[in-house]
Amino acid sequence: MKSKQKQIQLRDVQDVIDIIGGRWRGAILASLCDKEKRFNELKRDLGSITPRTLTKELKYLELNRLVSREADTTSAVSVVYSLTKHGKTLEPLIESIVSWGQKHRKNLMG
Amino acid sequence: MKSKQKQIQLRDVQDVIDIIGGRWRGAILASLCDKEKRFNELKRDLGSITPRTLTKELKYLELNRLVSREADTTSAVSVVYSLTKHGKTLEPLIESIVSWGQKHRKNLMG
DNA sequence: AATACCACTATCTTTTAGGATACTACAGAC
DNA sequence: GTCTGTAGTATCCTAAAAGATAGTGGTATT
Repeated sequence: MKSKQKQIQLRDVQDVIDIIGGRWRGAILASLCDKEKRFNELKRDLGSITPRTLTKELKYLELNRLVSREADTTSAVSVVYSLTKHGKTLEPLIESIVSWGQKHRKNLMG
Repeated sequence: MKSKQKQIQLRDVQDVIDIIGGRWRGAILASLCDKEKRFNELKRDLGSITPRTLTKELKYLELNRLVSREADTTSAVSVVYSLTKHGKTLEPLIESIVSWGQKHRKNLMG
């Protein structure tokens, strides 16, 4: 039983890292924690991401119901990305990640 | 100022995901949260990892001072991997990840 | 002495992520 | 009616991650 529990947990860890992992997904989600954003706004936030990758990652996050895309029906020029309700449940996790990251950096230096 | 704050946070997120990201690192750390383990013990836990990858990831985690490797000086046959003190500070984060992962799975199904 | 387990290393190949670059279709401002 | 900005697509390419497979040198086991 004990080892079965463990297996399940390892799978959970891998699933979550799949979702927030990769070079950009975590940062995209973190950026959307701040507020909803437009495509190019995200692109500027993230600095060096290419539009190809940003599109791809946003679609992935949409599929996983973490991000929603809303286009003003009258014009395709105004598209807004935001966290879904479910996506917002990630906020505390992302905050923990940020704060551990800061501690870790200090630790590696000190 | 506000946007500078944001940049720093995005970098922190990316740093941490670099460390616990990838297919295996998170799972290795999670497995070591349980208790210290030997090489082949980890290998069995993780299921389908190859020894080449496990070696590589363990070395990476050692370099980042999250995992320590201790070989019985008298014999190379008994090697034990465990979380360092600093590595143990990851435990709460990993627990948060696991529990969010479980919620997420339910959410995608329900 | 033979077998089996431990902790790896070596080599080769495939897969995947993601960058570089260029382009499109539309809208609004001037 | 040109120019700028938005929200992407399309194509090609590279580097890195990781799988497959085999082998090594030691130890303990019987």
